[in-house]
Amino acid sequence: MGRKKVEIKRIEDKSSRQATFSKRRNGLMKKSKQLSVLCDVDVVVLVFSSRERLFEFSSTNSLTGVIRRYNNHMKAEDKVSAEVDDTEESKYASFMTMEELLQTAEKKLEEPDVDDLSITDLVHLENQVETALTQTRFRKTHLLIESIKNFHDKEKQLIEENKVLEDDIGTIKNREENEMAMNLNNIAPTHMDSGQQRETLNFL
Amino acid sequence: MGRKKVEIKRIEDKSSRQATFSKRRNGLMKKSKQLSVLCDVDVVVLVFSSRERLFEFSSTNSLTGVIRRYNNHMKAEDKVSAEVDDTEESKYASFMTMEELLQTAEKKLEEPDVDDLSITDLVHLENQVETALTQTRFRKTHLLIESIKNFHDKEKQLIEENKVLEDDIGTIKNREENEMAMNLNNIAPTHMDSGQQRETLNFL
DNA sequence: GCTACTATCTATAAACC
DNA sequence: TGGTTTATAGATAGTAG
Repeated sequence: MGRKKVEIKRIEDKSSRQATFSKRRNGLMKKSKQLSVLCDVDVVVLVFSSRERLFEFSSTNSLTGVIRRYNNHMKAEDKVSAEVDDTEESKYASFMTMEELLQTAEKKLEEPDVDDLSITDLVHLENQVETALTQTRFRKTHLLIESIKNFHDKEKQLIEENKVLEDDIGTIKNREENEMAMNLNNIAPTHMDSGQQRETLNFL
Repeated sequence: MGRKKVEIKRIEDKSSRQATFSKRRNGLMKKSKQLSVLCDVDVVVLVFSSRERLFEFSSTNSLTGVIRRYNNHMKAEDKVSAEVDDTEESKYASFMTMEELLQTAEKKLEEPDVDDLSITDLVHLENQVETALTQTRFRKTHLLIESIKNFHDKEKQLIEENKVLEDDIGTIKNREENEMAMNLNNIAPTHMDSGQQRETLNFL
């Protein structure tokens, strides 16, 4: 997508790798956001740069966004209406409502002397609960994602440790080799049992 | 990027939303992979579709690569490497009818004679949607937790590898010590340079 | 839900601040 | 490290099968 076609393999030049990282990372975040908005899905993107930094994108509330948009759509159907319509409207907007709440509303609606205010109160209460619930869900998802990040960090650390250990083994083996070579040079061949020598080399 | 510029807002038409979802999701995964390869960073992408599926990309194959290399190096446990092989890629969960249910609800509520629906009907509809939503949320949480489990498994594996590596180093050191002792016993002292010998022992 | 085909739009590589 | 700019590669909307 640039002046030149680029092979997809690690960019060895550090500065251009960094430049590309910055550009493509931004591009990825943008794309993620677009996908989540256009298609109404949840997207989580975590980018762990080699330098400990974490870049992330998360659209953790588009599920509730579905509901919100849907409710808005329903509300748009009829704005001006009598109290019954008004109540129905409330119902459209209350996917999260407990059944009992709506049943209460239904009973009230069947009465001639409907108390608007009480239903309004109920709706208000419901909305409050809904808001709290949404926040709780958001935090829950957030915490789960945090866990994933933590695990990733641990993983990184362990990989590093593995590398160090492997290097250690390599170093030890090299030194053993050197040592063996030294011994072979310094020691009269007749002093070495060749079978034993072979066995010793098998360690490597 | 197409025949026409599109606004970044929810695509209301279902089928084109689905089409776009498919295309852009693939594009996002591709971009993620490219970023991770080009810039040598770890990228995790989680996409939760409204239909209950999780599409996942994780560049943690670098991990897989490390493990595989190590396994080849140790070429001892076929079992472990077999387990490592299927670590990656997206998981598909079938079933679920959240989308269908929402469609149904949408149709019903979009009908001009929506007023004819009884409140009981609406309550029923709401309950259905609520149930589906709950299931969806449960599934989403489940998938996140699965990701965490995955990480946890990888972590355990790495810890195991660390142990093996440490044991190896221990073994190598012991053998070196034995060997040195052997050499000291078998070789005439006059053949050894004591300074060199001390230096050699410092490796251990 | 794909795959294929364009026409177009978008991202970005390179170069320069 | 982060903005420009520009030429070009790549992604994708619309469409058809």
